[in-house]
Amino acid sequence: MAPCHDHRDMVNGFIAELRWRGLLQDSMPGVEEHLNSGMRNGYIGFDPTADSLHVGNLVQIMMLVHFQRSGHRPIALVGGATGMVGDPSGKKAERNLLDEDALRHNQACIKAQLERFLDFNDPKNPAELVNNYDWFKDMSFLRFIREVGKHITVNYMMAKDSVKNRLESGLSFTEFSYQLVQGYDFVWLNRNKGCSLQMGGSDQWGNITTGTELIRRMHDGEAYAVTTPLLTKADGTKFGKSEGGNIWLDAERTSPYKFYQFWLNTSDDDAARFIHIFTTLSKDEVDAVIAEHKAAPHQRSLQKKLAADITERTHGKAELEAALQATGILFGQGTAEVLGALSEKQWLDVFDGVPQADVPHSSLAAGIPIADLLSDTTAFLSSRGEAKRALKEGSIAVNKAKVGDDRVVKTDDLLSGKFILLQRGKKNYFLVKAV
RNA sequence: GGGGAGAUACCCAAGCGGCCAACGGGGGCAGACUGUAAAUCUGCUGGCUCACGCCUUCGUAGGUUCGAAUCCUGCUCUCCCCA
Repeated sequence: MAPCHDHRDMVNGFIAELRWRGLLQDSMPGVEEHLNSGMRNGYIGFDPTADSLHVGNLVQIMMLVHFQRSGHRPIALVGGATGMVGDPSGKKAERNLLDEDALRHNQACIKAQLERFLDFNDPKNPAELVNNYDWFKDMSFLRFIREVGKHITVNYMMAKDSVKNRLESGLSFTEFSYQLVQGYDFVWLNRNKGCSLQMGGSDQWGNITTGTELIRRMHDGEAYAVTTPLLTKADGTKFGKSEGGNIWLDAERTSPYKFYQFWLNTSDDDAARFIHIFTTLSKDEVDAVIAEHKAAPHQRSLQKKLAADITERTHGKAELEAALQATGILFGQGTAEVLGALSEKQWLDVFDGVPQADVPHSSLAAGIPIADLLSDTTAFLSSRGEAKRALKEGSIAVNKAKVGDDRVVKTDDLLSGKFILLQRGKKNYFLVKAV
C-alpha cells in the first residue's frame, strides 16, 4: 500500500463516519458509493437570522468539519437570499423578514465564525463559502418562474410536510416558494461548483429533495441528500438553551466561560452522545473517554473532555485556558484565601464573563446591609423582595461564605483590596468592584 | 356579510360581586441528596415593608356598586361555524 502522508490524500467513508457518530438520519440511495468513489463537493446552508451562530448550528458545522476531514470539499452557504424569504419548515407562523442591511451584517459575522471551524486554505480540499444572494440578486421573477418553477408541480410542493403542516394556519406565497428558492441553490451549486450533495437537519429533507428533483429535471445531474437527526436532550428540553437564552458562538454574546460551563453541565446521557457529534475524536478515543467516565462518573471526565474540546475549537486555546481557570476558582476548593491571592488582572480575567458593578469606597466604609447591596446597590437581584427571599433560602454567599440577612458588607470584605464576590446558589456569580 | 366563543401573571389554565396578588400545572430560582449530572424531596416565584399593612395587576377605555378579574357599555384583537 502506498504511504499516506495526509489522511486527506484519501477519501474515507464519510457516511460510515456519520453512522457511528449517530449523525445519520436519512440519506438517498447511492450516496455512500458516490462519496467513496472520489472527492465530492457538498454543502449546507445557514440562515443569517442573527449576527452569530449558536450551538444549535454546531451540528451542521460539525457535519462540514467531518466532511472535510473525510477528504471532501465542504461548501458553507450563507442564505442571503433565502433569509429574505423565510423557511416555513418547523415554523408555526409566518416569519418576519429581515431587511437587507441586517442580512448583510449577519452574513459577514457568520462567515467569520465558520472560518474558525473549516480550513479554507487546504491545498487539496479547501472549504468554500458562498452566498446565494450572489446568484439571486439578478434573477428576475419572470425568469425564475419560467426556468425553475416550470419543472416542479404545485402538487409536488404541497406534499411536503413543511407546507402541509401550515395549510391550516396559512402560509404566504413567499414562504410557499421557499423550497424552490432553496432548491435552485442546489441547482446552481451543482452546475457551477460541481456540488453533488446537500446536507442538513432532518427538517430540511423536504427542501433538499426539491433540490435534487430540480437538478434531475433541469439538467439531468447527479445529486444526493443526507440529513442529521434533530438534536434533543435526554430530559426532552430543547438543546442549546440555558437560563440566559441561546448559547451563542460569539464571545460577546456568550462568554467563553459560560460557553464552557454550558457543555460542562450536560447530563451523562447527553454528554456521551454529544462527544460523538461535536468532537473529531476517533471512535477508539470516544469509547475510551466514555469508559473512563463510567468507571468514575463523579470525576465527570466526559463532560470535561467535551467542554474543553468544543470551547477550544470555538474560542481558541487562550480562551479555553481562561475558562478553565475561572472554573477552577469558582467551583474548586476556592475559599476567600484563594480569591485573595489573585492579582487585579487575574480577577478581571477570571470574572470576564460574570456581571459586575462598581461600588464607591465610601459606601463600603459606611457598611452596606447585604439586602441593599444585592438589590439597590448592584441590581444583582431584581428587587429587595427577591434579595430577602434569597437570604431566607440561605442561597447567598459573600466571598464564598454563606451569609444571613443581618450581614453588613464593609471595607474589610474587600479581597485583593478591591473586590467582593457575591454568589446566589452555586452557579450565579456577581463581582463588586470598589472604586 | 351572518352567527358563536374568547382575551387572566413567563406559558397553559381555573375563578364569574367581597374569604383574590388571584386554585392547579408547566417553566424558572433556591435548599437537601450528589458528581457544577440525572432522578427525587422541600421551599420560593408582582412591588414596598416583611409583622400586620399598603401599592400596582386579570385585553383597553369608561360605568354600575359600600366593594369587580367577576355585572353593564364602547373600543381593539384572536378563534370557530355558516354564506
